[in-house]
Amino acid sequence: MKFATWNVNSLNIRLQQVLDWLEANPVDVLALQELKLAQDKFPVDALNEAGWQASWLGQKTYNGVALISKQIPTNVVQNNPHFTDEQSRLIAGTFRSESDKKVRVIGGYFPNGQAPDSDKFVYKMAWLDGLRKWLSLELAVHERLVVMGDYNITFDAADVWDPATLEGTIHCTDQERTQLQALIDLGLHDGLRLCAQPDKSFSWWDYRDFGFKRNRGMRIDHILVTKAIKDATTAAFIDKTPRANERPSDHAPVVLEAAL
DNA sequence: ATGCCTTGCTTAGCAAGA
Repeated sequence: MKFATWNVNSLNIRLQQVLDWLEANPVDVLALQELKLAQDKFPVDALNEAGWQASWLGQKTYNGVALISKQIPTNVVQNNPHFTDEQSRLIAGTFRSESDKKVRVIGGYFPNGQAPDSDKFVYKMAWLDGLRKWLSLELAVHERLVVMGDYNITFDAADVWDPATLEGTIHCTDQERTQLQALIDLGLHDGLRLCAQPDKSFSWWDYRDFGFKRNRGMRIDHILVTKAIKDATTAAFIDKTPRANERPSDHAPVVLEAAL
Protein backbone atom coordinates (compact mmCIF):
# COMPACT_ATOMS: atom_id res chain seq x y z
CA MET A 1 0.00 0.00 0.00
CA LYS A 2 1.27 3.46 -0.85
CA PHE A 3 0.64 6.51 1.31
CA ALA A 4 1.51 10.13 0.62
CA THR A 5 1.08 13.53 2.22
CA TRP A 6 1.26 16.93 0.55
CA ASN A 7 0.57 20.43 1.82
CA VAL A 8 -0.71 22.05 -1.39
CA ASN A 9 -1.12 25.63 -0.08
CA SER A 10 -4.51 26.21 -1.77
CA LEU A 11 -6.21 23.38 -3.64
CA ASN A 12 -7.82 25.95 -5.93
CA ILE A 13 -4.41 26.94 -7.24
CA ARG A 14 -2.90 23.45 -7.14
CA LEU A 15 -5.77 21.16 -8.30
CA GLN A 16 -4.24 20.39 -11.69
CA GLN A 17 -0.86 19.70 -10.09
CA VAL A 18 -2.53 17.28 -7.66
CA LEU A 19 -4.32 15.48 -10.52
CA ASP A 20 -1.09 15.29 -12.51
CA TRP A 21 0.84 14.00 -9.50
CA LEU A 22 -1.78 11.34 -8.76
CA GLU A 23 -1.71 10.16 -12.35
CA ALA A 24 2.07 9.74 -12.16
CA ASN A 25 1.94 8.44 -8.57
CA PRO A 26 -1.20 6.36 -8.08
CA VAL A 27 -0.99 6.03 -4.30
CA ASP A 28 -3.69 4.37 -2.23
CA VAL A 29 -4.16 7.35 0.06
CA LEU A 30 -3.00 10.94 -0.44
CA ALA A 31 -3.46 13.30 2.50
CA LEU A 32 -3.72 16.96 1.52
CA GLN A 33 -3.34 19.98 3.77
CA GLU A 34 -4.02 23.70 3.46
CA LEU A 35 -6.93 23.35 1.06
CA LYS A 36 -7.88 26.95 1.84
CA LEU A 37 -11.43 26.46 0.64
CA ALA A 38 -14.85 26.14 2.26
CA GLN A 39 -16.46 22.72 2.65
CA ASP A 40 -18.84 23.31 -0.28
CA LYS A 41 -16.08 24.57 -2.58
CA PHE A 42 -14.10 21.32 -2.64
CA PRO A 43 -13.48 20.11 -6.24
CA VAL A 44 -15.05 16.69 -5.69
CA ASP A 45 -16.37 16.45 -9.26
CA ALA A 46 -12.95 16.95 -10.86
CA LEU A 47 -11.44 14.30 -8.59
CA ASN A 48 -14.28 11.84 -9.19
CA GLU A 49 -13.96 12.31 -12.94
CA ALA A 50 -10.30 11.39 -12.63
CA GLY A 51 -11.29 8.25 -10.75
CA TRP A 52 -10.60 9.39 -7.19
CA GLN A 53 -12.69 9.44 -4.02
CA ALA A 54 -12.31 12.17 -1.45
CA SER A 55 -13.11 12.83 2.19
CA TRP A 56 -12.45 16.36 3.33
CA LEU A 57 -12.91 18.98 5.99
CA GLY A 58 -12.79 22.45 4.51
CA GLN A 59 -12.52 25.94 5.94
CA LYS A 60 -12.76 29.28 4.21
CA THR A 61 -9.38 30.98 3.61
CA TYR A 62 -7.30 28.88 6.01
CA ASN A 63 -6.42 25.27 6.85
CA GLY A 64 -8.53 22.42 5.43
CA VAL A 65 -7.56 18.76 4.99
CA ALA A 66 -8.52 15.85 2.71
CA LEU A 67 -7.90 12.18 2.07
CA ILE A 68 -7.84 11.25 -1.64
CA SER A 69 -8.09 7.56 -2.50
CA LYS A 70 -9.39 4.98 -4.96
CA GLN A 71 -11.36 3.33 -2.16
CA ILE A 72 -14.20 4.86 -0.23
CA PRO A 73 -13.02 4.84 3.39
CA THR A 74 -15.16 3.84 6.35
CA ASN A 75 -15.45 5.46 9.77
CA VAL A 76 -14.48 8.89 8.52
CA VAL A 77 -13.87 11.33 11.34
CA GLN A 78 -13.44 15.09 10.94
CA ASN A 79 -11.18 16.76 13.49
CA ASN A 80 -10.28 15.39 16.90
CA PRO A 81 -13.28 14.08 18.88
CA HIS A 82 -11.36 14.88 22.08
CA PHE A 83 -10.37 18.47 21.30
CA THR A 84 -12.73 21.31 20.48
CA ASP A 85 -11.23 23.09 17.49
CA GLU A 86 -12.64 25.89 15.36
CA GLN A 87 -10.01 25.15 12.74
CA SER A 88 -10.20 22.32 10.18
CA ARG A 89 -7.02 20.32 10.69
CA LEU A 90 -7.69 16.56 10.89
CA ILE A 91 -9.41 13.89 8.83
CA ALA A 92 -9.37 10.15 9.46
CA GLY A 93 -10.61 7.12 7.55
CA THR A 94 -10.22 3.35 7.51
CA PHE A 95 -8.98 1.63 4.35
CA ARG A 96 -8.37 -1.97 3.28
CA SER A 97 -5.02 -3.27 2.08
CA GLU A 98 -4.66 -5.63 -0.91
CA SER A 99 -4.70 -8.53 1.54
CA ASP A 100 -7.85 -7.05 3.12
CA LYS A 101 -6.26 -5.79 6.30
CA LYS A 102 -7.73 -2.71 7.92
CA VAL A 103 -5.47 0.33 7.86
CA ARG A 104 -6.43 3.46 9.76
CA VAL A 105 -5.17 6.70 8.20
CA ILE A 106 -5.15 10.12 9.85
CA GLY A 107 -4.21 13.20 7.85
CA GLY A 108 -3.28 16.33 9.76
CA TYR A 109 -2.36 19.96 9.32
CA PHE A 110 -0.68 20.78 12.61
CA PRO A 111 -0.75 24.41 13.79
CA ASN A 112 2.16 26.54 12.69
CA GLY A 113 2.66 28.21 16.06
CA GLN A 114 4.11 31.43 14.60
CA ALA A 115 6.59 32.16 17.42
CA PRO A 116 7.45 30.44 20.71
CA ASP A 117 5.96 33.20 22.88
CA SER A 118 2.74 33.71 20.91
CA ASP A 119 -0.89 32.80 21.53
CA LYS A 120 -0.65 30.62 18.44
CA PHE A 121 2.15 28.64 20.07
CA VAL A 122 -0.02 28.07 23.14
CA TYR A 123 -2.75 26.79 20.81
CA LYS A 124 -0.24 24.54 19.07
CA MET A 125 0.77 22.94 22.37
CA ALA A 126 -2.85 22.42 23.44
CA TRP A 127 -3.67 21.00 20.02
CA LEU A 128 -0.79 18.54 20.30
CA ASP A 129 -1.93 17.51 23.79
CA GLY A 130 -5.36 16.77 22.34
CA LEU A 131 -3.92 14.87 19.40
CA ARG A 132 -1.83 12.67 21.68
CA LYS A 133 -4.93 11.77 23.68
CA TRP A 134 -6.86 10.85 20.53
CA LEU A 135 -3.97 8.88 19.02
CA SER A 136 -3.57 6.87 22.21
CA LEU A 137 -7.18 5.74 21.80
CA GLU A 138 -6.83 5.08 18.06
CA LEU A 139 -3.67 3.06 18.65
CA ALA A 140 -5.51 0.88 21.15
CA VAL A 141 -7.86 -0.31 18.41
CA HIS A 142 -5.78 -0.07 15.20
CA GLU A 143 -2.70 -2.23 14.82
CA ARG A 144 -2.01 -0.60 11.46
CA LEU A 145 -2.16 3.20 11.77
CA VAL A 146 -0.66 5.92 9.58
CA VAL A 147 -0.52 9.50 10.85
CA MET A 148 0.69 11.76 8.11
CA GLY A 149 0.65 15.42 7.28
CA ASP A 150 2.27 18.78 7.81
CA TYR A 151 3.47 18.51 11.41
CA ASN A 152 5.17 21.91 11.39
CA ILE A 153 7.86 20.37 13.64
CA THR A 154 11.37 19.18 12.84
CA PHE A 155 12.72 16.10 14.62
CA ASP A 156 16.28 17.38 15.01
CA ALA A 157 19.12 19.36 13.43
CA ALA A 158 19.24 17.04 10.40
CA ASP A 159 15.80 18.33 9.45
CA VAL A 160 16.92 21.97 9.26
CA TRP A 161 19.04 23.69 6.61
CA ASP A 162 20.73 25.97 9.17
CA PRO A 163 20.20 24.39 12.58
CA ALA A 164 22.53 26.76 14.44
CA THR A 165 20.80 29.96 13.32
CA LEU A 166 17.31 28.46 13.59
CA GLU A 167 17.80 26.79 16.97
CA GLY A 168 14.87 27.59 19.24
CA THR A 169 12.82 29.23 16.50
CA ILE A 170 9.42 28.01 15.40
CA HIS A 171 9.42 24.34 14.24
CA CYS A 172 12.72 23.83 16.05
CA THR A 173 11.90 24.44 19.72
CA ASP A 174 12.44 21.89 22.47
CA GLN A 175 8.77 22.12 23.38
CA GLU A 176 7.62 21.18 19.88
CA ARG A 177 10.17 18.38 19.61
CA THR A 178 9.15 17.03 23.00
CA GLN A 179 5.57 16.89 21.74
CA LEU A 180 6.65 15.09 18.56
CA GLN A 181 8.67 12.61 20.59
CA ALA A 182 5.64 12.02 22.81
CA LEU A 183 3.72 10.91 19.72
CA ILE A 184 6.58 8.57 18.80
CA ASP A 185 6.52 7.22 22.36
CA LEU A 186 2.90 6.16 21.91
CA GLY A 187 4.22 3.51 19.54
CA LEU A 188 4.86 5.29 16.24
CA HIS A 189 7.91 5.45 13.98
CA ASP A 190 9.30 8.12 11.65
CA GLY A 191 8.49 6.52 8.31
CA LEU A 192 10.96 8.43 6.16
CA ARG A 193 13.97 7.39 8.20
CA LEU A 194 13.06 3.72 7.92
CA CYS A 195 14.84 4.01 4.58
CA ALA A 196 18.17 5.66 3.78
CA GLN A 197 17.85 9.31 2.75
CA PRO A 198 20.22 11.83 1.19
CA ASP A 199 21.70 14.44 3.54
CA LYS A 200 19.65 17.61 3.82
CA SER A 201 16.36 15.96 2.87
CA PHE A 202 13.64 18.57 3.31
CA SER A 203 9.90 18.72 2.56
CA TRP A 204 9.38 22.49 2.66
CA TRP A 205 11.35 25.42 1.25
CA ASP A 206 10.55 29.11 1.66
CA TYR A 207 9.22 30.84 -1.44
CA ARG A 208 11.49 33.76 -0.66
CA ASP A 209 15.15 34.12 -1.46
CA PHE A 210 15.40 31.12 -3.81
CA GLY A 211 14.89 28.73 -0.91
CA PHE A 212 14.36 25.64 -3.07
CA LYS A 213 17.17 26.35 -5.50
CA ARG A 214 19.59 26.77 -2.58
CA ASN A 215 18.03 23.84 -0.64
CA ARG A 216 17.30 26.10 2.30
CA GLY A 217 14.44 24.08 3.75
CA MET A 218 13.15 22.00 6.60
CA ARG A 219 11.63 18.55 6.98
CA ILE A 220 8.30 19.25 8.65
CA ASP A 221 6.00 16.89 6.73
CA HIS A 222 6.02 13.42 8.23
CA ILE A 223 4.51 9.95 7.91
CA LEU A 224 4.36 8.21 11.29
CA VAL A 225 3.47 4.52 11.30
CA THR A 226 2.85 1.73 13.79
CA LYS A 227 5.23 -1.22 14.14
CA ALA A 228 3.13 -3.46 11.89
CA ILE A 229 3.52 -0.97 9.04
CA LYS A 230 7.12 -0.21 9.91
CA ASP A 231 7.99 -3.88 9.56
CA ALA A 232 6.31 -3.96 6.15
CA THR A 233 7.80 -0.73 4.78
CA THR A 234 9.65 -1.14 1.49
CA ALA A 235 10.27 2.48 0.44
CA ALA A 236 10.03 6.03 1.76
CA PHE A 237 11.02 9.21 -0.03
CA ILE A 238 10.34 12.88 -0.63
CA ASP A 239 9.26 13.65 -4.17
CA LYS A 240 10.86 17.00 -4.86
CA THR A 241 9.73 17.16 -8.49
CA PRO A 242 6.48 19.12 -7.92
CA ARG A 243 8.40 21.75 -5.96
CA ALA A 244 10.06 22.67 -9.28
CA ASN A 245 6.69 23.15 -10.98
CA GLU A 246 5.51 26.45 -12.33
CA ARG A 247 3.61 28.09 -9.43
CA PRO A 248 4.44 25.35 -6.94
CA SER A 249 3.33 24.66 -3.41
CA ASP A 250 6.10 25.45 -0.96
CA HIS A 251 5.89 21.81 0.25
CA ALA A 252 6.78 18.59 -1.56
CA PRO A 253 4.95 15.24 -1.26
CA VAL A 254 6.30 12.62 1.15
CA VAL A 255 5.63 8.99 0.19
CA LEU A 256 5.78 5.67 2.03
CA GLU A 257 5.22 2.20 0.58
CA ALA A 258 4.50 -0.89 2.67
CA ALA A 259 3.75 -4.49 1.73
CA LEU A 260 0.43 -4.85 3.51
C1' DA B 1 16.23 42.67 8.45
C1' DT B 2 10.00 45.30 10.92
C1' DG B 3 12.78 42.82 4.12
C1' DC B 4 12.45 38.87 0.43
C1' DC B 5 7.23 35.22 -1.78
C1' DT B 6 2.51 33.33 -2.10
C1' DT B 7 -2.12 32.80 -0.73
C1' DG B 8 -7.10 34.73 0.26
C1' DC B 9 -9.94 38.53 0.86
C1' DT B 10 -11.08 42.29 -1.24
C1' DT B 11 -10.10 45.54 -4.92
C1' DA B 12 -4.75 48.23 -1.66
C1' DG B 13 -3.02 46.42 1.66
C1' DC B 14 -3.32 43.23 5.47
C1' DA B 15 -3.05 38.45 7.79
C1' DA B 16 -0.87 34.28 7.72
C1' DG B 17 2.23 30.98 6.47
C1' DA B 18 7.07 28.69 8.12
